[in-house]
Amino acid sequence: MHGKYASSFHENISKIRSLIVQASLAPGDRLPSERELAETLSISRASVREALRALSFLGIVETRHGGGTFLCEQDRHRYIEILSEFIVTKQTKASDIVDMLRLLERLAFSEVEPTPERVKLLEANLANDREFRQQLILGLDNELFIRIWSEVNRFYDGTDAGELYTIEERTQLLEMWRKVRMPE
Amino acid sequence: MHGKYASSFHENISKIRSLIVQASLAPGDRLPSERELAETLSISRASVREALRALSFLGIVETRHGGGTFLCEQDRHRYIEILSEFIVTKQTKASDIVDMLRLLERLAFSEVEPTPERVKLLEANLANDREFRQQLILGLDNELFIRIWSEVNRFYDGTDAGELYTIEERTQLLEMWRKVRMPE
DNA sequence: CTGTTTGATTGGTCTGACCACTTTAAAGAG
DNA sequence: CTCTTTAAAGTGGTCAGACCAATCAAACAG
Repeated sequence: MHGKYASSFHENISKIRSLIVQASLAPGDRLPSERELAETLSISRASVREALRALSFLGIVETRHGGGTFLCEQDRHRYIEILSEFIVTKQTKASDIVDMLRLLERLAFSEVEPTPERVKLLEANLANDREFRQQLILGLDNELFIRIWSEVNRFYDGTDAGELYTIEERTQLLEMWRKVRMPE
Repeated sequence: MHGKYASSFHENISKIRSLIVQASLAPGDRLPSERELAETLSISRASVREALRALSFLGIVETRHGGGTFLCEQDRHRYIEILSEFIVTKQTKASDIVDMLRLLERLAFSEVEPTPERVKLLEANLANDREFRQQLILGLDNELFIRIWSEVNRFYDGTDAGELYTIEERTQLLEMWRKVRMPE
């Protein structure tokens, strides 16, 4: 009748969400460990991880290596509100979108550690404006941030605008990033 | 010097994106299989899957069980544009957000198959408006849709409005869903 | 040419192990 | 007793190999 594998991706997300509600977890609280969740919900740890990754992208939970998985603080949701309000109040002029993107990307430069691998990766994509910016953002360890950037950038792509930075600017940004964060 | 595990989540996403660009894949094209990607990029298949899941949530790729992983059609991006335009042109009146949510959720009812498990799950959450709607949406097999709903709903939550449906409406929706989709 | 069967391919899930990071508590120094 | 150091347990991250489930394509039968 039923197949061997009973669980499914979306069901697992529902299960975890139900568990969060039943346990009356508040923002900031820690969820049971992945191993506990797997046993409690009778699914494999790999499936638990896929579900948690999805909830992470939805801005519902946040994982810390070695620490645990936590319910997101409500504050993180304000990213979205700020973005929405921005779009509304500013009437979405193209120039504002550009400002927003530049702001987010400058922030990324200050947050992301310039490891040799990342620097090399950005150098390789120096000629492609869009790729360059995307690779930079993907270095961030904040999935909600990535998602918001993705939204704004998609909006930007829809305007058929040209490059956000000239290649000279990109080169300069990269150089500055390396020097300021690794001074020697 | 270096640890045993060389790969990291964000690097893997970058690797796959670079591969997409280098291979000059166009929207609709199929990516190499997960097993091929794992071997090519020298990372485990589990890590490939986590990266692909992320790209899926970003609306960049789309997976089909047994079929493969494909670059998203540009059309799917229009969801976001439609949403953005909606927010802008409609001045984000609370009533419009409500309409939008109701629209999305009616759509979900017509798309999601009413399996006994799902029906049972919704019945269990009949008393909680927010949970009820979230569980419904999570039954969808379209992560971009889920993401958009999530955005709008978060905006809705920010307005401190009450329940979107009364419990009578929820009961009625559930009953209708079961009957229309499983007529006997 | 059309429809069916069958084998290979591919994404989905499971298991169990080990690695890297955190947290905690025990052990030690003062 | 207090503070520091250190060891161990706990947790998320990665890996490997296996099998399940859905899809696809080639071979086959009509």
